[in-house]
Amino acid sequence: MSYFIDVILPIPLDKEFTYSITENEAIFLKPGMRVAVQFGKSKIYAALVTKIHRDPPQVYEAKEIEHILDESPIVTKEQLELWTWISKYYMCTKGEVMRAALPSAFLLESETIILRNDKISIDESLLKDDEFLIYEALQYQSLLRIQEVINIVSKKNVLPVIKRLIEKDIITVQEEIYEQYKPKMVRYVKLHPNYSKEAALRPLLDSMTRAPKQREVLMQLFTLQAKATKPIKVSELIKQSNSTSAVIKTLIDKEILDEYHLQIDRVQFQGEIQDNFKTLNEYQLKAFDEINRSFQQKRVCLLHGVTSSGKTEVYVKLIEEVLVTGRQVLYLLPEIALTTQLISRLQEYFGEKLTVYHSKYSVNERVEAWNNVKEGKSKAQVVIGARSAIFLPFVDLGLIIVDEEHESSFKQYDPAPRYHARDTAIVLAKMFEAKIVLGSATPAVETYYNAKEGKYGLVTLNRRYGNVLMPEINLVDIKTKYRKKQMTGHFSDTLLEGINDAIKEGEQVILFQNRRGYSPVVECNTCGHSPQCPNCDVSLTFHSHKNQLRCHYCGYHMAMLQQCMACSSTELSTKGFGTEQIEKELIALFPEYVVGRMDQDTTRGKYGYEKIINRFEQGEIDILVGTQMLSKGLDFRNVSLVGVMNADNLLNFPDFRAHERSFQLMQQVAGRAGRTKKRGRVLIQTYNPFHQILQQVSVHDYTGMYKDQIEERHQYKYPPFYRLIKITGKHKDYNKVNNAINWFAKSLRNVFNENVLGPEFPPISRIRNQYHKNILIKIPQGQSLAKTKGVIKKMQLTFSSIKEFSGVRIIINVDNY
DNA sequence: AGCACGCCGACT
DNA sequence: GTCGGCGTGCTC
Repeated sequence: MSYFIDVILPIPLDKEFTYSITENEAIFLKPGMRVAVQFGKSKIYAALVTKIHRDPPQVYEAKEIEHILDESPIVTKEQLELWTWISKYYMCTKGEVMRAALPSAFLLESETIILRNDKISIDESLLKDDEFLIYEALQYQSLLRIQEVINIVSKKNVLPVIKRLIEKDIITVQEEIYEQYKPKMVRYVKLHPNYSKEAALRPLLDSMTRAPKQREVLMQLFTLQAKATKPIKVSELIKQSNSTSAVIKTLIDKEILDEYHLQIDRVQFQGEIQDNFKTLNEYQLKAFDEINRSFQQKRVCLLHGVTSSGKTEVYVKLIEEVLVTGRQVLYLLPEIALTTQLISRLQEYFGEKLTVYHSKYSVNERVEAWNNVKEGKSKAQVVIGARSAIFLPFVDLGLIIVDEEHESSFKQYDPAPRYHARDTAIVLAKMFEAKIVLGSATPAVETYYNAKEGKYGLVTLNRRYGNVLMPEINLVDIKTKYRKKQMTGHFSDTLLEGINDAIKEGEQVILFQNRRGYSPVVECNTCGHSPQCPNCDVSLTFHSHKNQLRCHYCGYHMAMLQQCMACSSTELSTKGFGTEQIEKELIALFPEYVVGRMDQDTTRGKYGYEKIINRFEQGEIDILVGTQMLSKGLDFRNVSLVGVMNADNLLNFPDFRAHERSFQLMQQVAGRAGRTKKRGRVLIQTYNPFHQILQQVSVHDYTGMYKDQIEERHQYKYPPFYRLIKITGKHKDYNKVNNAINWFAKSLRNVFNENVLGPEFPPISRIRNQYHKNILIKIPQGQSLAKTKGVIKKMQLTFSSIKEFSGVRIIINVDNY
């Protein structure tokens, strides 16, 4: 009798695959367990079982599985259900979801290793040069990896050589798979059972007079044992007795000590739980009650609370409520807000019940978090994490909090699945009958619309904690300032005075310069030429600290030019300005102040970010210059002035959300000012002070902004009234993408008529030597999403069967905003 | 996605 | 004449 399983493979194929298993395996296996399977000629993958059945495939012979990888399912039924939803809604494969969802340690992939065949003797003179090189290498090493072979023969296609050697029986190959996760084991020692009796102990100690080192270790062991009954770590014993591991080893070899290992968790809470809970003020309390009331009717509730209104405390209170019921809580945050600041604050509240799930944690730490959540351990009852935390194997989720709900980083852009964590979280909440709070000072227009329409509950918190006033926001017209010659570099006199005043008062300043992308471009003063990236359609930007020109899209870099590539003129100047230049200007203007810079360049490395923030918190830095990352979740007590260097490049972004985004960003940045008693001040430099959005920012008019935006969205058919799907074609041949995407757009237009926009080349049409061209599909409210996606899928199928377009990669991005 | 198979240009 | 380029098609 034959048994079969259907599995998901972590590859972008829109199919499940069937493998054959034995009866015993069929009894043991359950959906959600992993099996190692061979796929294609040589690859071995970890595949996830979805179904165990007895229907043999009709048109092919199912392969057997290699072996079973898990004792029990690592993925729950609910997760599989969520994966299916994501793959359908975001039009990607389950394999792609699997890739994103599982910690990489669960995704083993095989690696080919090359072994020498000892059984035959070889006439070396019959070997070709490259064959000999490999043969020779194998005389010294028992095994080689593909990468090593590539280095040895110094060419990249080594498969033919390997094949020839296999044919000559000189080598054999094997697929090596490895589990990446290793539980952390700690070595402990205890006295060997031989000496457990007093009587045996005495002669031992006497016999050790000639080994003082060993004796000392033993004495120390007794001291430690006396102090507490807990196991004694080898490392601690070495430290306490001032000994070495060699001494310990001798003792173990002599069977005086006995070693043993215990598995421990890598991430352990250290520190103390403080239960000096801030009590909620009356407004927070009211918000808390209102949220609970809203939960009786609706699953989703939007908490619209101005910056610094104490939303976190409200969340904490809501979480506490769920914790006593024993259910789990997920707290989602945008990646960049996951700073130690907020984590340590929450740790003070929840102590060892809090687990952090974060890309900066190692694969092993992630596996541990995963297991703890799956087993419903109390130490993982509250999980805080960035978007990928929605993939954890919750067993009984009671509440989800999506903080900074408007943040665009909740949407994954590059590799599929291109999911939005906020929207996916809502689906997840529904599966568990859980409640969900979306919190923001500046909610996304769609979210606010849903709340206004009654789909979500809406709770407002418009008082800052401690009744601190909202910062005063002033717009500085730099057009006039330039005309009147009141600018020094990129600084208006108003901003300079503000900086001076603040620091004289012993306060700190944050200066905000929008994104790195606007860094300086090198331009030739003679011919106007500026160096371009060879792989992308962009100008290279200048980074002075390394004296390099860099491309932000592909990472291409070269040394700064001494002369123009076009006309050889040596007169090169840098145009545009980024954080680096602002920093330089500041140092020149205020040599006595300490200036810090925070952007992707200065925050590399695991703790680069924390380092700068700490220095700023400690007051070591007077002025901090930075990009968007400054706007998120940071809480600096002593900042009284925030300056926005140039608001215009935000506003002029060619996107239907540019205005909304600008408002959100400026509002968030402004929120960094004056979080204590003193009223903070914000200066926004702009060429266009009468811009509607800037006016609304200056008076904190979210509702006004919302009304204008929703009006515009309605008029121009954008979300939330219309759904969007973006289709991108990619290929290295310009004409090929052009023709292919034009065909695609034409076919789509046959069905959806005027709701197909484009096709259009994006402003940067070539990235990493690939040309891009986009189509945008708008889906009106009455039109079925599922059917629309079905049409697109079918069309994609037809598309891929057209020879002329082969090789053009199609990327579908649902809700691409 | 990988990987093998198969057909055409630049080198020994 | 081979080596190695990448277009094409398949994977249970």
